[in-house]
Amino acid sequence: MDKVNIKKLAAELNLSAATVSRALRDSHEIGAATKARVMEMARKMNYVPNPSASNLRSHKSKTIAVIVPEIANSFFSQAINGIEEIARAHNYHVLIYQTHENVELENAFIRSLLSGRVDGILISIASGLNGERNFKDVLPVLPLIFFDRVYEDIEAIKITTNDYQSSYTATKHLVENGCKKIAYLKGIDHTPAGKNRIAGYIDALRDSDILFDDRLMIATGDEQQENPDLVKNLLLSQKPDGLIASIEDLALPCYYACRDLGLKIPEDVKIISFSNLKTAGILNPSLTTITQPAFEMGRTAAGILFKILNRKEVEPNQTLVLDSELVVRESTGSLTQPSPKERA
Amino acid sequence: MDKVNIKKLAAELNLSAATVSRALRDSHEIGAATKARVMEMARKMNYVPNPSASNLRSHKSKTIAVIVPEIANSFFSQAINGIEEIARAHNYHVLIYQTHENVELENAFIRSLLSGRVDGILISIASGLNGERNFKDVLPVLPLIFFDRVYEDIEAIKITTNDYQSSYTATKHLVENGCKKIAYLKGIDHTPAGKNRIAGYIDALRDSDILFDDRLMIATGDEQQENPDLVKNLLLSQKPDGLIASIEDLALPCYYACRDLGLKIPEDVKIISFSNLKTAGILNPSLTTITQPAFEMGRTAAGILFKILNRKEVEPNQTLVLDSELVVRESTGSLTQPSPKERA
DNA sequence: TTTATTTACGTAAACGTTTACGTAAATCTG
DNA sequence: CAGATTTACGTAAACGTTTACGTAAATAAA
Repeated sequence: MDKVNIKKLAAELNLSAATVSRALRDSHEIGAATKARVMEMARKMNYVPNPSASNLRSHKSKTIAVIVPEIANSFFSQAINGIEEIARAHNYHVLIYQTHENVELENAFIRSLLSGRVDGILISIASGLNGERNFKDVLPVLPLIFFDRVYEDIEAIKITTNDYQSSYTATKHLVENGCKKIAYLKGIDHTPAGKNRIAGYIDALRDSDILFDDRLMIATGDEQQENPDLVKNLLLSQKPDGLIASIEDLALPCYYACRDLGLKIPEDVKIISFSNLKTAGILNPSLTTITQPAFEMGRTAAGILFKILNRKEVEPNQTLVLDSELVVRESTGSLTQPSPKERA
Repeated sequence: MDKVNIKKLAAELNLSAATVSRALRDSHEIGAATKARVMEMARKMNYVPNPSASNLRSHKSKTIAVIVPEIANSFFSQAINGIEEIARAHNYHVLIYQTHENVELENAFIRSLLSGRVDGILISIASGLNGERNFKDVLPVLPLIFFDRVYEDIEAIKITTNDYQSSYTATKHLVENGCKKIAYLKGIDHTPAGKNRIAGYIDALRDSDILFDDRLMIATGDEQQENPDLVKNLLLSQKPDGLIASIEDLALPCYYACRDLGLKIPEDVKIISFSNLKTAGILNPSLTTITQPAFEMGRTAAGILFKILNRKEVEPNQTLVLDSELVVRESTGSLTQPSPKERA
């Protein structure tokens, strides 16, 4: 069984390749009877158009790229889920790239996408300072949409969450529950999201008449192994009574650090984390979270991209802000058992 | 700035396109000096080869496809992570498809991949009975490797875990910790993995002189929402003292059901789950798991695929079995606090 | 030195589509 | 019913590479 291409299909039908091609794409130039014959034979011969040939000629790849720091992460995997769903609805294919926070790698990925491999890019950028970003070179060539981890120094379409407000709310929540010394564990602090979260924290402290103490704001490591120790050091040296984990990966280190030091959550230390963990509700104790609408962000970003690809009207450099949700659970001292509602 | 292609590059260098093409691929037919000139100019002009044209001519797409039931799942996202890592090392691109356990969709994906879009496929199959599978049509055309959720009725390369043994061990573990009535929550029970897990459970009961009672083995729903109720019904009607969650998604429903019914874990009910949840160690109580080497499975499957693509020697229809790990924690009645070792 | 071989490149075809252009027949227009 | 228009298709070029084949110059073999 040789590969069946459009020519063999045409030969079998006593038609020209052009006619077959048009029939398959349901062109108005082709008679209904002929279309039916072509479809029938295509099915019978198991014809699948060669995408390379098609892309080459039509300059459409029917493929989009998603670039994220990590795949094995609740937020990003949920976002990719949303993206894939929309892509599926448009019969598009999805390429995945993970940068592991490496800017060089990110640039290399983008570069490799600039010659027709994809029709558009959705990206959540790597949190690294070093290395030039080449987004300016991309935008004239390819639609590119930022989600969650957006790039500041460029006008583009960006999908974010209300990080400042969420962080402000989180901090206030700790204050309201009695915290006086609230530590902040930094992550992705070179991205706008990271900066906004820090700002929200600082402003909430100020509005609560708590003096900002920079010894309570620590940087965390890229290597996950070291983070429990970093948190332990913080707990021992500064004795905070509240912890804000600015990214999900820092929640577990907090729990481990408290466990190892014999500190009770929430009695000794209250913890709140930015997190999309599905298990937040059944942690020990259950974890109060700021939860981002990951799936929806993916859907939204992809939706806008496809509007662009389908030449629909799209507001040029919009920044769309979706709201994160504060889900109060036991780790911040909520006394009641979480209701089923709060499980999600 | 028009798109720069190989012809413009060649014109700029006073060379033929053929020479430029060969120089870029480091052919031995090209002189060192010329190669250097070409490379230099390519960099300067920001030349990126058009993949469609290249694929069309060379019949190599430098792309592989990964088909999984869900992306937003610890096991699969970790496996994809491993796959992506290996693909990266080989300068390959990765297409992602999720089937949501829909066999029709899975078939459609595979069909769409048969005309040169990818050089190979890694798949963890959908757990559905209905619908014919067309894997036989794929194998002569494209290398395809099954991982975790493998297809029984075909000779192919398969990467699995020791599901029978793991399930046997899990069941024995519950017995040893005092369980007499062990319920089994089925999932993916149409795949070999699912069947093996059931077999391991039944055999372990038999070897423990416990009568198998099919009322204790319940099917779970595709809709996650209904599962807590299914588990509640089971707990109320059968009063089991042990629960085996055969897939990760069933662990949370068990916790919620116990919480809602006021049953203490592990005092009233002991729970063990197949799971790759990173948070297993800090659940309330911490969850004893059978943990699959997800990342390694991804790496292994991808590694073999690239051996095939690089025409290395590969044992034709091998089934490679990686070992899952029993991680004992509090939910099965371990009295001691888990050590840092057991956190992973 | 003559012939054979190697080196370094050019020419042109091919990969499988899509589409601009052309055209005969069918249909419409007045 | 003559001319204009529409319908339904065919011809051939084009998309941007890779590669089989050819060849002149350089080198090696004799």
